Amino acid sequence: MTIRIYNTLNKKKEIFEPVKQGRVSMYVCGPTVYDSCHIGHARSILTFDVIAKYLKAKGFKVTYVRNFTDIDDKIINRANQTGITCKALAEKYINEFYEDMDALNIEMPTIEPRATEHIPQIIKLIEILIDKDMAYQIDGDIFFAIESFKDYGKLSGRKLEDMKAGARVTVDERKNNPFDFALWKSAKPGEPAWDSPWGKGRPGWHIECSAMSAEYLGETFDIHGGGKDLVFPHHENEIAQSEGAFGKPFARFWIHNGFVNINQEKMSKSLGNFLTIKDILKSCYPETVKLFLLSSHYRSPIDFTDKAMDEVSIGLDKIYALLKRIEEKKELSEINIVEPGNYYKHFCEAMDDDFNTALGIGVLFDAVRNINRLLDESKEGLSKEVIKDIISCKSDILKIGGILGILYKSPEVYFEEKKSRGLGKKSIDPAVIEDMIKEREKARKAKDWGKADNIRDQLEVMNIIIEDRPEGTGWKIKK
RNA sequence: GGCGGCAUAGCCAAGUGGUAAGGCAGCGGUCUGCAAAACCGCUAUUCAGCAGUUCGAAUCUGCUUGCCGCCUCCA
Repeated sequence: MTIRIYNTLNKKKEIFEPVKQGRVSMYVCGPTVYDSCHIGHARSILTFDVIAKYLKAKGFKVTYVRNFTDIDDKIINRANQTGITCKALAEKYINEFYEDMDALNIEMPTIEPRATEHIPQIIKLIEILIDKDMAYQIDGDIFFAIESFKDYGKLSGRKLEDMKAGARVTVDERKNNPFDFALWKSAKPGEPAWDSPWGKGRPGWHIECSAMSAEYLGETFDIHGGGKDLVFPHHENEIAQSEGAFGKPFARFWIHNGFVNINQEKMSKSLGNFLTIKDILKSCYPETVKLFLLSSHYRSPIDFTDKAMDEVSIGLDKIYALLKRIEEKKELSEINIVEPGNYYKHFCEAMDDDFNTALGIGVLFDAVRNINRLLDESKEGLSKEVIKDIISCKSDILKIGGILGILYKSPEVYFEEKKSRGLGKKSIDPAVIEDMIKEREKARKAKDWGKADNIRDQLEVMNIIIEDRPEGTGWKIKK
């Protein structure tokens, strides 16, 4: 099966073939650690987490590098404001980042390099560019000369002339071309600085990714990812630096994820509609967030709303309820099938076509419905064939969940956690609910339907839904 | 001004030449004391509009309208 990936570089889907057969090298731009991560970061990280998981599932040995930008203007500004060192600030937000990743159950990349730990590599790369006359020094600053790189603009589809026409940047008069960008910035008093052939200073933003990707993945590698907003100038500049320095193609496939909007508005600090991962996880269950983010194609914009989250949450409940239903049948719990079934194959077909998780989730729900139907149809007992079908189907569901990074909890834990979250929000004591249910059971045995229904109504007002099942009465939080 | 994207049912969302996946909501049915859950059936003769290419288009081309993003730090 071949994988097709939409390559931003050529603006079309292309058949994916790695440089080295059976291996995939992937670099993704990670966060600048000066603040908490928001839902947009979550989408990007999740997109590439799923891509890495899928490639592994297809049998590739994946080397996944995701950096931390731990030195930068924003970090310096924030550190000055809060009165702590840049290093301490970066450390704080890296730790917070890991907490978020943990909460979302996102796998660690193979390597997580930090800019500040790769200063020698960065300096070396800048020296190559200076030797090739692609960079020039003014005072203690080094700039990349974009006119020296003839392919400048090939990723973002910009021409130098067009860019000049629409220039909105404040021009540094010292630069040869207004779009020349800093590779090295001379140190201002009080800023963190490293020794270099050009005096004390620190790296510009773009150069770290060129240096670190070359360090860990080589001069040419397979996939480079990031958010759509990084296409220009960041990724364009990386290409100029790396291809300029090494004279070889840089990343072969460029993958860019779309934005997350909040109630149809672009998320921005000025609008005050910034939602951090931590904020969202206060009201939303982590897997719900993931299922939501994966329910649209990664390149499309997606609109984050409470309503959408509620709807997705109901869908997730449905899947876990099915898993619970299977666990309750002894004859289904003992056999395990490892061979992929048709649902998994269909899922892979969806994923092979530019990682179409939305279509893949459709397959997941098909599988869920199929098992529920088989169980409904065999109330008198399960035939051997049906058992085999169900187990194969369940195995597919879990395999799919494994790639999407969902369905990793036992159904009991899932429903317990959801209950306690829901009750916590409303400060309801579960014992009260249990008592009411017992009361209702008594009424039902006495066929006092009026009283029984009354209790059910009371619970519903409390956002509790009753389910009378053959083995007893259960309850759950609405939504 | 330059570059790019999007428009599919009440809502969300797949589908890039072969006759509209899936989720949520709704309606009818099975089940149930009644519900809930689950399942079955129904719910877009039609894919922003117009014109064109084609045996055939939501899918390709052109135009129109409307929304959005990037061009400044940004996932």
